[in-house]
Amino acid sequence: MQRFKIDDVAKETGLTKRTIRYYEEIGLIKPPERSEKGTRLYTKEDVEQLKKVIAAREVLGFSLQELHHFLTLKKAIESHHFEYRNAVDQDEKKQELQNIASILRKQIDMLEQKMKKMLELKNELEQLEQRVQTILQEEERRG
Amino acid sequence: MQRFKIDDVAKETGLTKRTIRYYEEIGLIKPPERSEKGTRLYTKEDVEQLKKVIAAREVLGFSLQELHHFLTLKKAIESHHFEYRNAVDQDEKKQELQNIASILRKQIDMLEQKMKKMLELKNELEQLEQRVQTILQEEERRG
DNA sequence: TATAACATTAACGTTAACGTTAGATTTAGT
DNA sequence: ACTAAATCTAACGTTAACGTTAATGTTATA
Repeated sequence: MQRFKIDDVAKETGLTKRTIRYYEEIGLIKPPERSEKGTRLYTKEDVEQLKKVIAAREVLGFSLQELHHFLTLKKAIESHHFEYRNAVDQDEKKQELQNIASILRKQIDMLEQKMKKMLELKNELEQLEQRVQTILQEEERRG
Repeated sequence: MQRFKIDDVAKETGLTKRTIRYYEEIGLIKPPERSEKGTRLYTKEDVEQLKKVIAAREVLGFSLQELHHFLTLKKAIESHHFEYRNAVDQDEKKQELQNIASILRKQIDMLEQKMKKMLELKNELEQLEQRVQTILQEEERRG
């Protein structure tokens, strides 16, 4: 399979090489493969993962910590097999699952709040736009 | 009319006094009235303005610079009388208005992008929530 | 009227999220 | 095989958005 070096990834994603290494450093992306001599070699999936992170950061305005938190949560759900041997394990798992469920609900509610506020702002901007357009048209008529 | 001192405003908004002064310092909120001896005295409207800023910052994840940019834009539209004396003035005004219109459009498009991405993330979270709920229910049945 | 609980400015400290530079290897092109 | 270009780690620099502290003055209340 094809591997990309960090400069290619940088150009593809628009991030700097420093930023990519930094994201790896803080655990936001998984450390990629290395060549024998230590050069980072990224797969296509690595790049996709990185692009997701960028979208979440840029578009959603999440902090890197929030992103890390979310990614950890997702992995916890996806990787856990939820097997157990005895009653104690079962109880622990249940607690954990309910905890995760609670966090998820909060995040979803937060997103809904954000979207609501965003819609309000959008409406406000559109009203402003309308006003500007009206003024321009009036000038056109008079001009 | 009633005036509030900075500590009241801090308690009302949840910001620290330092933050409120800082927002004034960088021009994000207008400097409030002062008592003869220099104590800041805020009106109800000042507090409302501040709350709007908080919402935009917290909920929309805008940087203070972006907020400043937006507020400046809004003021430019609202305060401008769009009067002119001669053809040169008229041309300048028109340029300015078209510039503002262009910026507004970009911001609106950006908001739409953000909302779209946000919806995708919300769906993703809801799927995860569903999975967790399913697992919990299966345990309930077995348990 | 004293004193505790506020207010002010000024300045230095802190954390996140990188940028920049340095010095040493590695890889790629001729 | 040599040189230019790219990679690595390590470490210090920078900016935004405040926190903290200090030194000083003001307001409220017992």
